[in-house]
Amino acid sequence: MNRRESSKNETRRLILEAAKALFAEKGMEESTLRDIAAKAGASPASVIVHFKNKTALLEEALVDDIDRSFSALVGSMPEGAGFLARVMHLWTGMLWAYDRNRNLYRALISHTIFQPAGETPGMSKQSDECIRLLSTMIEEQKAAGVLHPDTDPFVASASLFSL
Amino acid sequence: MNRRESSKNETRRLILEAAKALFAEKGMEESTLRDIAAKAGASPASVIVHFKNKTALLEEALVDDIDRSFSALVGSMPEGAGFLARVMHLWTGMLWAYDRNRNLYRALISHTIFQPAGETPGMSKQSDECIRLLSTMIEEQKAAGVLHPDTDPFVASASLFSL
DNA sequence: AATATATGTTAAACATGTTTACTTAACGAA
DNA sequence: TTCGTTAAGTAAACATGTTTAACATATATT
Repeated sequence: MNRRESSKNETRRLILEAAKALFAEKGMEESTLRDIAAKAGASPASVIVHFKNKTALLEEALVDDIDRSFSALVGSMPEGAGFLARVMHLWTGMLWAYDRNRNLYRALISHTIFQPAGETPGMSKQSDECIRLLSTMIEEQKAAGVLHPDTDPFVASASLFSL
Repeated sequence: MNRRESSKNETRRLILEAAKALFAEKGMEESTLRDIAAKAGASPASVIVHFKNKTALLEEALVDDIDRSFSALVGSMPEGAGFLARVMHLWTGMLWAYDRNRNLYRALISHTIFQPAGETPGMSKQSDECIRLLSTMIEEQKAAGVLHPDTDPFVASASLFSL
């Protein structure tokens, strides 16, 4: 990696870190790009260069949060339990994660609702990954004979996810 | 009515009219408060004085739209038809109204979602009125013996409305 | 009528997300 | 090494919603 590129990544990291801290502390609307930039030791313009706009910055921060929560949930999945219990494990866990930063998630929703999925690539990727996991869980259930073999795993997991 | 008060009402009317025209023509984000004020022959500050903020101005404009649509639907209610047909008459009619200004309604939703109902008094009043109408329709059905007498009209109409 | 008060209105200022034009320094080629 | 190119970074400008302080005049009071 270049000296240029690594320094770029470092500033990006600093900005994202500062944004997470300020967002968590004061919420989205009260956290100014100028505040975030100052805390990261960068300029407001740099924030936009790295993240396109404030909403995208928030998205990135929350995607990280989801990432951590989801990994932890997958790691703590009750192995012996049944299908329903495992789905509920994921479901309630993600609800808790949402609840922990409810205001930030709400801010993201109100800024991205009605927008095409391409505007929130991080979130789209996350939901795809979640649907993929549910898909494989459903396939396992089909193999075990619990679910009907005709069940379309993608449709079924998407339905579960959209709960 | 005072000379002052009537002039105040007139500027308010002019602003609302200008806002409706510009919102319909260019959408919410592209319509500047400065544009609206100029078209109304007033100052940007005056817009805020009369409507508190841009979102409230949009709400007012859309409430007027809903008002007109709803009255027209009530006026064209199929008298001879059954309960279901009449509910569907209202329901599809309001959907058409929504569809006619979908982008404006979406803008209002994204700006007011997660906010307490008190922040959108016009819309709250409208939905109350709609629920009240449905309520009386349900009472009529109960009197005619079509619905079970124990049906709570408020709960039932709120359920219908929230569809 | 003269004066004081209340109120509708606004110009100017402000806050903040975003854009633009420029600077600086790292990188690659000679 | 030297020099032109490229890309990271930013200061300053801009756009726009909102606030503030001041103004002007209709209304109330004497």
